[in-house]
Amino acid sequence: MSALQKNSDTCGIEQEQPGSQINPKVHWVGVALDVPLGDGVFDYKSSDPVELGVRVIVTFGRRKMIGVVVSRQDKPRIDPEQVREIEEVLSDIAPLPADWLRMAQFAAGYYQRPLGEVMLPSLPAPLRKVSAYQGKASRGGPVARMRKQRSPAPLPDLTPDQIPTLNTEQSGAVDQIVACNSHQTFLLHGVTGSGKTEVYLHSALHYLAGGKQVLFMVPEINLTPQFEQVLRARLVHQGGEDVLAVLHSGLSDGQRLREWLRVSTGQARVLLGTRLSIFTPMPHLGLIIVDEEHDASYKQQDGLRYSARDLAVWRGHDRNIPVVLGSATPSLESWHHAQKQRYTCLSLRQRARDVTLPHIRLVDTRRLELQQGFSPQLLEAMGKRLDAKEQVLVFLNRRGYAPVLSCTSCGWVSQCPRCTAYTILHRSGSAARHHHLQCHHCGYHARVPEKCPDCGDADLRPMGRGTQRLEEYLGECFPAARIARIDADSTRLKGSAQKLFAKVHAGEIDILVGTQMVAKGHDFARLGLVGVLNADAMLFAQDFRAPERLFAQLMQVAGRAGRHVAGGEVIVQTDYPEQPVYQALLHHDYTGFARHSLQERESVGLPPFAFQALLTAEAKTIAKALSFLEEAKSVAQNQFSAYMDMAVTFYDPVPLRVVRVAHVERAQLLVESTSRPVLQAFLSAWNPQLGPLANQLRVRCTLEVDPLEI
DNA sequence: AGCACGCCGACT
DNA sequence: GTCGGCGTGCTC
Repeated sequence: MSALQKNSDTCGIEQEQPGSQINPKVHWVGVALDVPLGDGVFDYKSSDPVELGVRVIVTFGRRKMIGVVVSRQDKPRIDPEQVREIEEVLSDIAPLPADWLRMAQFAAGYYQRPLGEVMLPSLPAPLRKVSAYQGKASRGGPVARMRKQRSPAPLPDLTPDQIPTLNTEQSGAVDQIVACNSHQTFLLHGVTGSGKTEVYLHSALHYLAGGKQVLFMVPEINLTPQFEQVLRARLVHQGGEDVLAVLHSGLSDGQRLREWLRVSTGQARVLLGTRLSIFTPMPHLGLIIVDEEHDASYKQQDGLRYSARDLAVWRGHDRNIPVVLGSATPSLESWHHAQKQRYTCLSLRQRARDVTLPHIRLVDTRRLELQQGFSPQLLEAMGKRLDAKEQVLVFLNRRGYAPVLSCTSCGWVSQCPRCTAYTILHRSGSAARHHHLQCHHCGYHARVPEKCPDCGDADLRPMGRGTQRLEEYLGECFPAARIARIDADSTRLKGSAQKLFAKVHAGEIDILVGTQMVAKGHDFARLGLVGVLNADAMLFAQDFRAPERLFAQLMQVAGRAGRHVAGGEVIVQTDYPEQPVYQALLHHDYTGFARHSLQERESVGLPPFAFQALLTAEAKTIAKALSFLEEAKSVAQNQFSAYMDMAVTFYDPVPLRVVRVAHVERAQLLVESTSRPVLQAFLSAWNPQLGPLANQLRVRCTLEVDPLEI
């Protein structure tokens, strides 16, 4: 270092001497920038050495950007004349740590995205915006400004909850998790009420006591306040007010930065967050917990399409620490790993608290006359529960008033002008006539026509039912009952979901109508009955994972019943009671369902017995989208035939089920292999060709690795 | 992705 | 005469 210093101190003088060969030492570095080009790393130079993981301000094209230094090299990869100087080295935070860089590199490679597109969006916005550092409002930069801010008012003292004693299964699970001083992935399998949370807490406390940090992931923002209460009450005594940090997409930029800094400096010991929290640097990370690991929310559906659960396992392996995946209905991927002994299965078979499993009843609706979708059995059961002052939950995975408006005389149906989809009838005001049509794909809104646009007939009728219509009908059936609806519409405003749930908890609601939003996490004390309508629609969705998703959802919604009320009941209306998914549900038999499903998947070579990637194309016409995919396929088959011999297989390009959304037509091509490394190697070779080809053919394309929905 | 340059339609 | 439409080309 001192020799280097001396060199650069004197070279200026020496250069002026004629014939001198000594030049100032130039440091060439690779900087990751959030630009969807090539590998996302661009060469820059600096007269001073720059550490890896440091953020820098550079000029790229005509604009200034913040990037992360990811490599140091002897010479640039392009003509040195083209390489520009780093403008400013930011030192307001410590360099991003090596393990963070490794995970970003892995994610970029695995998900086939440029490195900068992985790294920069995962940082809090103020740390990646040039305007936070340069210009009028930048005084001192965002980190300095944050330090000047008054710290938030101390939280009220929480008395710790009664700490429940663990049963033998729970303490056995905790023992295994805390005895593990290297990497191991645990699959904690236990039905609702079996006390997974206590296992998480006891394990977390053990690692905290050892000076470690714990990353605790939950699927959705909705679930963070609940867990936050529990964690705070139980952990504050371990490490003071500062122990807990919370991270999710609902925070403001400033709050997000504050929490990120508290965790990455090691000040906060527990990070509770949604999928994005997997990208937070944690210097003392000792344990990762992924609750409801099967939940699709762990998969990001745009930009970098990563699975936070899979990255959690990778990160745990990389840091050589344990990872706990918990679920009552594990994903078949995780279950399969456990069967193959790659994960350690920890089963909680007893219900920890004084609760019984709800009784499941399948109502065969084939021969029944339904009233607004309700069977007589369900209505009768609801009446009884309401008389007994118990709460009832009606579950229907379809929001709005009716899924389509139709003309009784000519057969016209309400369709979206921008999409190949029906517009959904919604009720916007309390008055029955205040309806409008809405497209759930593009957000298109329209007034309800007074008469049929095709034939002029005035008799337009709503066909089918959504949650709004159920709510209306139940109001007529049970006029004395207090009814609430929880779906994306009724919870659109910030905080309204919390308010609605609070009313249910306070016992101010008798009947709750809801979509899948009500299935997750919430524990309703007086809930005695759950009615499930139109589950068959979920079963016959196009996707091969539909039964798995349906089973998880039904188990979860069933878990809402009878957590506290003895003799809780679930009524599922179906035309196909003999389907394995319903039969397994009847017996609360996850294991049997998983065995059956895995056999089926194996026999037809679907995940987890195969690995998939999905290439989606968007264009003005479906023909263009399809021909791009055909072209991409033949590029693969001609140039990379070696991979075809190594069990990479192609399906045919097909239009998406909803072909057109917002005037854009979409098609997809599925690629599959029985070997993950082979698929990875193939994708790495194929992917660089796709961008230019798409450009040339006027098509937008995205490549998704491990797609959840196909 | 941005951000420019560039070449054709209706407006003070 | 110019303001502005978005086609296409480049960015270490």
